[in-house]
Amino acid sequence: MATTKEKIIETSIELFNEKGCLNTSTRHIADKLGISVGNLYYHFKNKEKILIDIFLNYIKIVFKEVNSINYEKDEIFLLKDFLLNNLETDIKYRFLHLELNILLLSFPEFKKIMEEQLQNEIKMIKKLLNHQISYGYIKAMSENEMNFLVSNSWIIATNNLSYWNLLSKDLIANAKRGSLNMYYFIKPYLTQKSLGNERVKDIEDLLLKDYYEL
Amino acid sequence: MATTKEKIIETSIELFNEKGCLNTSTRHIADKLGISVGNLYYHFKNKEKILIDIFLNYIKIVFKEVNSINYEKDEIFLLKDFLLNNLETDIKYRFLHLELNILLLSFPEFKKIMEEQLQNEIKMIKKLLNHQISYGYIKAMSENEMNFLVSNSWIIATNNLSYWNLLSKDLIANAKRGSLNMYYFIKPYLTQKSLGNERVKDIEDLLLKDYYEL
Amino acid sequence: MATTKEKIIETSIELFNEKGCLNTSTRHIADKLGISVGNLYYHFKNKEKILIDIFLNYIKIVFKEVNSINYEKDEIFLLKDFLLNNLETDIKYRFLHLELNILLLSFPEFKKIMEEQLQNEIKMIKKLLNHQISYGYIKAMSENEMNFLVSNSWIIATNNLSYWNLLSKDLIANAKRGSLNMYYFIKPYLTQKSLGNERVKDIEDLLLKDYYEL
Amino acid sequence: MATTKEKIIETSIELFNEKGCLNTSTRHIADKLGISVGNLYYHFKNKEKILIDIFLNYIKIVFKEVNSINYEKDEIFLLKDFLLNNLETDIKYRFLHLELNILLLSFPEFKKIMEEQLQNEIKMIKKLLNHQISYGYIKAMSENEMNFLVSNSWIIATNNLSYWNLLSKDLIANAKRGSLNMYYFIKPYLTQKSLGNERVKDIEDLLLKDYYEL
DNA sequence: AATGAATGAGAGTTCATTCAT
DNA sequence: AATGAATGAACTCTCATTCAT
Repeated sequence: MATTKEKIIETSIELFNEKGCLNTSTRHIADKLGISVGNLYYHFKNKEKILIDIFLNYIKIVFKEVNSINYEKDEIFLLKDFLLNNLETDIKYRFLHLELNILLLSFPEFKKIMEEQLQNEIKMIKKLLNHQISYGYIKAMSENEMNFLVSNSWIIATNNLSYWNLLSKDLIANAKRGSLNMYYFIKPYLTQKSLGNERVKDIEDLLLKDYYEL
Repeated sequence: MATTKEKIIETSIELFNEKGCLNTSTRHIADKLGISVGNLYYHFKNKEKILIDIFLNYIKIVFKEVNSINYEKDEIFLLKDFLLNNLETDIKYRFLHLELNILLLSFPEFKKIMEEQLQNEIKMIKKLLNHQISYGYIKAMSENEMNFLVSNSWIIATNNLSYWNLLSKDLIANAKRGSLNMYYFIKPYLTQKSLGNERVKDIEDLLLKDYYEL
Repeated sequence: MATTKEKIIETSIELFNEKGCLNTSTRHIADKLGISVGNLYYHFKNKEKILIDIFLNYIKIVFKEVNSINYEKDEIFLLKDFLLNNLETDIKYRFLHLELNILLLSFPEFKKIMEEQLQNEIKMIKKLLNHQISYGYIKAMSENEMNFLVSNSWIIATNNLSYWNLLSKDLIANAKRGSLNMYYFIKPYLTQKSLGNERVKDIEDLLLKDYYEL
Repeated sequence: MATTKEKIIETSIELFNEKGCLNTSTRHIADKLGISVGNLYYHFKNKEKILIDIFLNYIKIVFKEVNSINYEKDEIFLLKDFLLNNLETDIKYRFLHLELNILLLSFPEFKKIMEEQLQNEIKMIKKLLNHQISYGYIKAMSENEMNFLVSNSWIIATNNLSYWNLLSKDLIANAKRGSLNMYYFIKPYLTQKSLGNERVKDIEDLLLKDYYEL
């Protein structure tokens, strides 16, 4: 059974996704949950603290997945991790990316944490890429190329929903389209070893099914 | 000499970029311009109309550039158009992309126009790509690959600033970094003919200068 | 061809009836007429002056009808004047009665004129009643009875539309229902001479036709 | 001790009567009460809800009086109920009638309730009249006559203050004059049994006292 | 006569937040 | 833990009116 604090978080995430964080008042949240505003402020000092709590939850989930990676194994995991594993998480917390800029402008404390988090994510992605390169799944590349591979993959991963939501209302299908964005983006960097891997083909086929429905 | 209406637009753009559209009140705009709120509402029926006007201005500029392309000429223009030409425009109107999601959630009329505009942009990018393919600057590709090349280029073009602004405050440098995002994204699709072209190399060099400063 | 001033009056009357005088801005009027607000204020010092002008027009029409009465003739004219003649006028200027109270509260100069006008109307009605009594169309009565006959007839004449408009949207039918209100109100005071008059019966029949449609 | 909600209602009624509902801002109400506007909106979703609450209060009072009537008793109660009982209530809530039209034009939800309420009042008055007819206090009449007796009595009851307020500032005296309007209006329909009733004479005398002061 | 840009006050409403209970 | 009443600032928008041209 969820605590009130957890319920506030869950309700806030729903409303933030639905109407936008700035368009959601603390009263909205309290009303939807069926608690008083006073109680909400008992659990969270202010609105920004709710946002930060949500963000920390998001980070925890993402890190748990990344930390479960065994860097000793010779395995192509980029697809699993980048394309499928985070799908649910990214949908659930989508407002964090979709509204990123206005959140940064409106909540200074959140901004700080986000900036730190990005640094961590960059390191993570680089580590992942280097591992894949060392095992021959991804082509070797210059540092510049690596840097922009990292930035582009972050940009695509966090913003693809902006694009698809303008073209279709089907959130699940759009999320899968976003995975294809990642897949096709990474494809030119894959080695023959990767492209020959049958799991890779399976994933492309799986994802393409939904795309045809647009 | 700019009209009041034009001045409202310019001031709004500045403030929207600075504080976010939702954090900018009509009074802010009027105050910064030194006019009365009443006068602002004399020129614009409501805040959304200001936003739409800004967006239509943006579209006009983008289309002017695109329409000036001579599709008969055998020329590599992707770099010029995608990477450098729109640089200034994209910086000036950056809030349109950075805050896209909350704008869509808050302004229904704007949303409609944006949806139409995206369809047009997709067509434009496809036309451009096909032209470049036909002249041998870009490798031939399947329809699916094309679709995701288009979507990824849109996503990167419109969202790269989100990324760099988290890492640095230097807006001009960040914009050039964004151009490099586009350059490195497109690079795997370039043919030998493109890569041998000396203008292409020049541009990479030019852009990389600023990047080292991060 | 109507002057601009006359056109402002006519347009104002339409809008005041439609939305209420207080809900109609000077800009509404100017827009509907297709002139500028400045021009409207060139012709009328302020909104109250428009209202007063309308009221003076109304008075002029009402007085013209009353002054055309020949008090020497032995004739039953109450029905003509009270029930049918003013029908059009009262519909056209209906907001003056329907919104009377808020107009009095909002426009002090209008209030003065209205108060004077009521005194005149009271005199008129009394004169009319005395004439009808002297010719045997209406029963003789005490001064008190006369005073309340006068006040009630004014109240019913000016306010009957309030009632019918709550029950039906058919303005013309409602106006005729209002005439029946006047007819049935006055009926108990009619003498046998009146009730035997065939014009009286005709009018009752004529008006009742529409009433059945409610 | 009155709750804040009740105090808002009472203050609103005072101000609406004094200046008109449309001329009274929510800020006026809050200021006069000495509370913040935010608090006012905590208790009422919007201005229309205040108006509706007032109206429902009014209805409740009127119905309580009507429901206390014992329709089994052979009694002349029209005068008591129509002329004297509602006096205070009608004065307290006078703006509801005096400004009826502009309220209907400005507040759509209020309009609905008002339309329903009128239907109920018509039924009530008819029931009352039929009872009085069956006990021989009022003359029998045709259905048409009945319908217009009903409509006229409603019109006079709700609008008589419009008339007297134009002639005198004495609100209490005007309200009594309004009762005389009702009395003299109903008088022609009274039977000998009524007119012989000594309570009826008493009431006429009582009310006429104030009238002489005009 | 007529325009259209401009003003400043004020409208209704919402919001994040506080606090006594 | 929780309530609900309260605050005050800010929001978008409208209005009657003015005035230079």
